[in-house]
Amino acid sequence: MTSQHNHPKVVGANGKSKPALTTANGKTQDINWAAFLGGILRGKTVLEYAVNRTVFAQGDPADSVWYLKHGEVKLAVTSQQGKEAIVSILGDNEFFGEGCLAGQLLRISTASAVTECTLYRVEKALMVRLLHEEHGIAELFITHLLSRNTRFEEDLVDQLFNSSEKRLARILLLLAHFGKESRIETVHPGINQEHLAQMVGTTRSRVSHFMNKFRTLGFIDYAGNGALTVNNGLLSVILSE
Amino acid sequence: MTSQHNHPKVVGANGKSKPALTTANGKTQDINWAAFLGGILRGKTVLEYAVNRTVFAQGDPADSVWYLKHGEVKLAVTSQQGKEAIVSILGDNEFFGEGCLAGQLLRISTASAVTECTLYRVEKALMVRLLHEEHGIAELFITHLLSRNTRFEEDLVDQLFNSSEKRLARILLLLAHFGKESRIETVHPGINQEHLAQMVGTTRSRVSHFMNKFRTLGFIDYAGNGALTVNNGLLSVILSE
DNA sequence: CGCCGAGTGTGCAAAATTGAACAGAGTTTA
DNA sequence: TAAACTCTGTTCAATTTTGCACACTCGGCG
Repeated sequence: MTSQHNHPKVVGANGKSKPALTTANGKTQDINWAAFLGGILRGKTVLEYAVNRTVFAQGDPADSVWYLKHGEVKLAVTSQQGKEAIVSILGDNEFFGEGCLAGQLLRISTASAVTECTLYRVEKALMVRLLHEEHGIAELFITHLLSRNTRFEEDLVDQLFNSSEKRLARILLLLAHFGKESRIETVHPGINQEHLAQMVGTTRSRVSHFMNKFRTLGFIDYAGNGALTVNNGLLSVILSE
Repeated sequence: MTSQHNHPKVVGANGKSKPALTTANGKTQDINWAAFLGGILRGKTVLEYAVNRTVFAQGDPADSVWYLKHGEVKLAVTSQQGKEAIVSILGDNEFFGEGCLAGQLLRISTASAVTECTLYRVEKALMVRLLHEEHGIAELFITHLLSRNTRFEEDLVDQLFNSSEKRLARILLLLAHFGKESRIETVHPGINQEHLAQMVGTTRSRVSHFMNKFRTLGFIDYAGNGALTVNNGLLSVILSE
């Protein structure tokens, strides 16, 4: 119908690009949120979580919003058939569990610490009040929701269009968030083929197969230990054809 | 790890359930937004779009947010290989094109009118100012983003877990948003098997095959014309096994 | 040392999905 | 009316994906 302009970014537009709502006068406000929230809470509900500990489980009552100050948290969903999917992996300064604000009564997913984590727990009622009363909080939360939104949309489009091989390539590239100039990055250890399969939406045997293919082609490198490096050239897998 | 509580709602939690942020005193605020926005704009950028007309196209510069006052709009993405996917279908009183607020410079998808539409076009700069200054606007926008978010998440989980047969059943049930008591609803006409395939993420031949199967089973009914009715019992397809 | 256990590399048959083709029904259009 | 067009039903071979199975490596650890 209309001419076909450029294509959806398969890899995902906003890795760590900290998109910020620019205010009317052009100033951005990414800095003070964590500090501000920390101030409000006066340390009362600041929590430390050890690796693998569950923050909340699928089906739990959803009565609070969480803020991940530092560390990594994964959100996983278990289907009726017992299959597991990893819906997202979160990093520093991200919210999660915000679904309760939209009326969700129970947790849709299970949140667990991938690394050691520092978390703030914010009661739903308090969060609602903050959003209502506190200057700037709502805007910063909107920024968060917008970037979460585009990420989900990109994930969905990826599922709709691409084969499991390309989806795996994309996930690997996303996990190895590249610095400005580097061509090779290391993926956080402690993530195995099973986890990759749960993110990509396929089986482990498929992941193993493609990982070997990628390694043979020189796009990634790994051995028995946790270390895994991803070469930027892996992009060619996604762009091929 | 943790016990397996209830399961993700395959069909999607929030059809037309208008989730609203409850304010501190428990009052909700869904009413005034459209009126308010209309007031601000003083009719200047209220636009009427005819069926099939394109609002914006994939690749266009993204410099405004749109508000769908009345009608239906679909968001579609075209892949490099020329495949098309329908990412979402929007109804009355929904925003779209809000990605530009998160720093997107170009449109990711093509938005086009499915029915006749009444639209507000809000310049990005104005939208940012509204969110910054106007009481209540930010909260209402947050409500919108939250429900959009959970819908995308549900779509993603659906893709990760379910076969194309179940995904089709889910889409049909979602399209036929059931009233409180009715067991049978009509899907908006003007949506063909090709469109369904683009929403489900499969091929038209597959859609045709399953549609016939569902019809034989008595879960849906349709003929050559546009009319299509969906029976609530179609849920059993999703829940089977 | 020898026995786990976790993670990986393969192989394979069954199942699901794709992609393309063609026929027919029902329409609009010239 | 005839041609053009849209949409659906239905093939079918090729490809992709699933679900298992089993062997192998590598670390701890009793």
